[in-house]
Amino acid sequence: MWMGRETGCGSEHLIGPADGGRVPAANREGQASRMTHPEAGHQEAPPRRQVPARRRQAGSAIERACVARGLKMTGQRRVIARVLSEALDHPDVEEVYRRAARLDSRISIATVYRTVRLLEEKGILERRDFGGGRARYEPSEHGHHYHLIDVDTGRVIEFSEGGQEALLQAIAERLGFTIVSVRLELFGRRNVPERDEAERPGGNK
Amino acid sequence: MWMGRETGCGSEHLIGPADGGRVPAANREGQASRMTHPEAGHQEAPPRRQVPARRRQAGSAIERACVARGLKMTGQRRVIARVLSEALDHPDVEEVYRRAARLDSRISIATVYRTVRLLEEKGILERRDFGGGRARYEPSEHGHHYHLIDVDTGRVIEFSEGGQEALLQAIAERLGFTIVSVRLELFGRRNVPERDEAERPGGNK
DNA sequence: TTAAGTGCAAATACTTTGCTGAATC
DNA sequence: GATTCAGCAAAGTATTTGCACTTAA
Repeated sequence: MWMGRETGCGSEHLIGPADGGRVPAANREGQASRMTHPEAGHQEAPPRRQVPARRRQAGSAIERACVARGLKMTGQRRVIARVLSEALDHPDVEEVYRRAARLDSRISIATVYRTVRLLEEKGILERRDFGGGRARYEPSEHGHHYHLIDVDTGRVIEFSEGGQEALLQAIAERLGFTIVSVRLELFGRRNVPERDEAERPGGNK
Repeated sequence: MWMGRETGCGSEHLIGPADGGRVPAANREGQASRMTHPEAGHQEAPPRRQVPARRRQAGSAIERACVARGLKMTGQRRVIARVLSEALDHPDVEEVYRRAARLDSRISIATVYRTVRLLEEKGILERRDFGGGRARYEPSEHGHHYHLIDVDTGRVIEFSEGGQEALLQAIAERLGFTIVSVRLELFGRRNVPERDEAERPGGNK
């Protein structure tokens, strides 16, 4: 009982920075194997399956969530909300800023940081850390799921696993805790069934 | 099939910074619920159950691992290795530095950063991120295990779950990947069976 | 109108690095 | 004795914040 949803670029050529991304110093993540491309290949607005025009008038899903929580909706927030609602990947702040600025240049990075933080506090967004030193965000409403990160390309694949929930809850229970949230990330390497290995993208040195 | 090993302070009073810790700005972590105390309460050398004197002469476990890998052993590295070998918690760089400096004041924070990074690359240490913006380290040889973080106190409890491994491997397999490493962290709240709740340490606002 | 949001730039916090002197193998 | 390492301070990168101005409700 599982279901995978790919969130990086649809294809395999996700190596490049895809934009003037920073990489120098803070090029570390959280696992033993260094991940060279923290979710390279961005994917913003749905390729062609945009939200029906009618629903657009009511704003993005996240915008509605903001309104529901009584947040003041400024133009900037509306744009940021839309960018995040339409994102199929897990953009970092810099990327959210880039996409938002494309829609409305009156937005500053500081506002993106502030907004994203506010939305996280309100439970509308969830912060993720797939290494690379930058925080990434995704709408909470995406439902519970976990991530599989391709250590060679940085691509992130989401998956959910029904049985897991209960098991984890049981473990926490035994330790005397109630789970507030779960972070399950698999860092893996793509299997190469056809040709034999030894020719991997990021090759382990 | 599970086994829990508590790694934070043994007791419950782990609120204080335990030392001149920084807290201001970078006070964010990775989950919806804000964790106010990123593993507060440090625990360095084993309270009283120190490594037998004989084994000490051969250096700490980590030192031996370094030698085995042909690393040049300087006094600083030896001290840092010892601090990490004897740590029962997951100290961040600043904390490793503090403990190391206590044993040998000729150590600079830059060296700690360099050493810790080197050891991670060599597979001797593993970097962890429990939120709070600082990387934490623990010896790889501690074996595979996961973490349960108390969102109220920041205490970290390690646990392992045999069945898990196979299941995760199966999931990765279905997605066409081979697992390189796993990150499973449960963020939870301690159950209060006796008195009713509403009076929690960090209280949610 | 008024509290809340925004831009900008400066400030923080964590981490890396260039360079020179020092220590290891 | 050559190569690698350490210290120091400066540079980077990610994120937050003070302040004056703007805007939503």
